[in-house]
Amino acid sequence: MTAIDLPHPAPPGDASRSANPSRILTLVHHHGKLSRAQLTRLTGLNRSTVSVLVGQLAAAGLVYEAAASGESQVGRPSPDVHANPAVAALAVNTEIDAVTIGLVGLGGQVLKKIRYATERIPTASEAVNIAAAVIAGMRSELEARYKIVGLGVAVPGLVTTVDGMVRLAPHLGWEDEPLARMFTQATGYPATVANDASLAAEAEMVFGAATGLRNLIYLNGGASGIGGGIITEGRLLTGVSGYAGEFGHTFVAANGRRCHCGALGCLETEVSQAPLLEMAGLDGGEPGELAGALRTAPGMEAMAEVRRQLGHLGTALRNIVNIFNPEAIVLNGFLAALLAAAPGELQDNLRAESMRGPGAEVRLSPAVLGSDLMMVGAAELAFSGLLADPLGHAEGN
Amino acid sequence: MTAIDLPHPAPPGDASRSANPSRILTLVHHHGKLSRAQLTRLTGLNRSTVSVLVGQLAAAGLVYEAAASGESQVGRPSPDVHANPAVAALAVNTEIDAVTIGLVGLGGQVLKKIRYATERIPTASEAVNIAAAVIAGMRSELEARYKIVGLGVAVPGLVTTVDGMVRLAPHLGWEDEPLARMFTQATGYPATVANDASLAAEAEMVFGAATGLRNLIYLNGGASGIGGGIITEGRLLTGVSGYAGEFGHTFVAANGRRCHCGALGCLETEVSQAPLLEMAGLDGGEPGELAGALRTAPGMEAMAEVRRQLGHLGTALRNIVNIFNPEAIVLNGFLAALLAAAPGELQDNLRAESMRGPGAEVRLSPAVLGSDLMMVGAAELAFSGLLADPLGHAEGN
DNA sequence: GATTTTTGGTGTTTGACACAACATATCAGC
DNA sequence: GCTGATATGTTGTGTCAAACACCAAAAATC
Repeated sequence: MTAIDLPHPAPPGDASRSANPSRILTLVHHHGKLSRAQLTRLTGLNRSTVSVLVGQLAAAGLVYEAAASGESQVGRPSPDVHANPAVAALAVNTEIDAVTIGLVGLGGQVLKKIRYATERIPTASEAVNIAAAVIAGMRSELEARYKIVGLGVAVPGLVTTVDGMVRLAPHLGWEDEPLARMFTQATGYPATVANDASLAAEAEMVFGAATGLRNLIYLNGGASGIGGGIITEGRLLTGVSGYAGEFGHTFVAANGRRCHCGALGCLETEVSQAPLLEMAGLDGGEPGELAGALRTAPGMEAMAEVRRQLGHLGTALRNIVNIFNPEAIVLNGFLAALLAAAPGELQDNLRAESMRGPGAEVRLSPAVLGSDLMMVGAAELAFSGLLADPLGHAEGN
Repeated sequence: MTAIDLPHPAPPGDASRSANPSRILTLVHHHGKLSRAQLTRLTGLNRSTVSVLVGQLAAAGLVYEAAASGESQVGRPSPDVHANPAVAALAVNTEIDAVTIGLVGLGGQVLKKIRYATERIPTASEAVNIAAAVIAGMRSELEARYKIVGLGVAVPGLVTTVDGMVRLAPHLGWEDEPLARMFTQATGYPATVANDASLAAEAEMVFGAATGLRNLIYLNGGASGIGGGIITEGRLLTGVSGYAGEFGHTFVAANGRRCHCGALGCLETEVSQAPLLEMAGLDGGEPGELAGALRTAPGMEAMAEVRRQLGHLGTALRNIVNIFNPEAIVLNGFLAALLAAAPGELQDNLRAESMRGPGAEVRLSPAVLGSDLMMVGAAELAFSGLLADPLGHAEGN
């Protein structure tokens, strides 16, 4: 026989590269600011090591130091290390009725956000052109005042993140679009593409409702269906090709309604926004209003529909809890409204239906990042290269 | 004196400890033997570094070198590095009708296996006592010929692995048993406990049907239900408390049958072994026979039942594929028999029902490790400490 | 103003690893 | 059988990240 098959052809030469600058910058980015003393404790590194690393990051322009904030105590005060928001990422969110372009600084602050509404569902090229035009308009300012590390794109569909291909985005009608390449060519910035719900999950973990948690599920309910993101051990679960997290097609009902995906009884055919809006007497409108409108809607019909949908949602959540044993499930969009419309009901259902161990521990909470969510998530995608290797990256460009 | 300089003031959160000895030993352990040249390629390290590391591992008695195997080629031959099977782990598998104790050498070879059948379902203490007695019987041999690194225990239930508590094992009737502590006290070896299906998943990834894959789902069908293990990015997904993977309680049918877990329509109430055995005219018997017996069973009844169960199993698999986007799903126990009884059907169902991207890529395969599976898996648990830090660990004891 | 407490900065040491030069073992061709 | 090509093991040196020990600085307390 020939020699043993080599499962991995050959990993890139340098495997054990120093991860500590990355850890420092990531901590500062996620917390906004952090004193050197806090960094020392959080990383477990030596004070002097932290000193050196912060110095390097400051020299690279990624962080700056400022006097300690109010909070005074015995001992020499420790200056705060701030993420430098002039190091920024462009973020693009593509939806069925709009393309939103944003600028997000290191530290997670949304510096600019421009929503460009479209009259009809944009094609991939149209979305790219809109974003490129908006970015071109900002260009002189971007070049003068910011250091742009890249561009992150959120797409509601199946995305192969490594090569930036949108395999299928059913609600946009896109199929096999090389979106990352298109964005890179149109804007000149290195672009990365990922599923919108995955990015939202990361954003909520880093800056939102699940700050500090390492095992969570994010579920979003939008006009076009239900998507999800999975975070385990603090990392986004992508699956082999980056398609993981399609919770909208979990089986929850045996009534024979066929989903656009081809299967029967999918969560997103049973639990959807349209009937809720109708019951509540709204059309479109603000996402925040829905919960209140449902609670005060006249007659029993609205509540019955809420209950029906909560039942199916509960089934999906039961599966999730039994399979993932997460710390929290974060709900957004109309799913958050469902949660708010009947407080406690979902949590009670879940306790009753899921297995004792995991069911008792999970926390249900609404998303908190609101309209900045996708900007922060997409920017995080663009930041990821910088965060993984801050110094190499900083010199490289 | 006050304030003596503490060598390690803070718990040394030394994340960036050298991981390379671990990588080398893990590779050798998983492959059995590997030449130094192969190790150089696989790790991407320098030849000289590999030389030093292998030397250290050999000095610690974890590996040994032997002349290259047959295969000759141009150039100086590279000696094979073998995992030393004298470094071994004890493995215990607790089932409703037996306790199995095994000895597994580094490299994954099962050196001994003793199945102790019980007349009734053992309590936790009984299981511990049985295992401890068997181990006591081997003790002199173990001490003379092996270096035992620890003891791994597989339990069919919810296990908090960090503290070794069995929270709930419904089929064994165990609840809140501090099993790791009990085993450690009874045997003197450091014991670690985990869910059986999780361990099986790891074993199949490392030595079995999914060698080299990094994203897979393992599903086992046994007399007492359906359990699963999840591996993503080459790592076992445990959830916050280690309860993840309870696929048996996925919702698959709305016919109102209540599961022992309290919910309705669980996979394991719809898809179960007993009716299949009955249709096939077997009782208990060898796991291998079932598939053949089902195919040759007289009348249409057996096939109808197979079809019914395949339908429900397909629904669960559809969820899995949409949620995880795995490379492979490995089926064991009677689920493997179902797969074999109607070749292709499950795969076709899956293609039709799951979303286009992930559905096309997934591979369904039966488990291959057979009766050694749980021994290898449980031993892997005991080896994990050694593999994570081979040199520190080797000196420590 | 002295003491205590906590932190930052500097120089030295350690250890892991790469790199280069050299030694060695096999095959292929003559 | 000798010779060169090739792949590998071995040894010595250089580099870099990070720990460590010591000193200086800056509050808060006495």
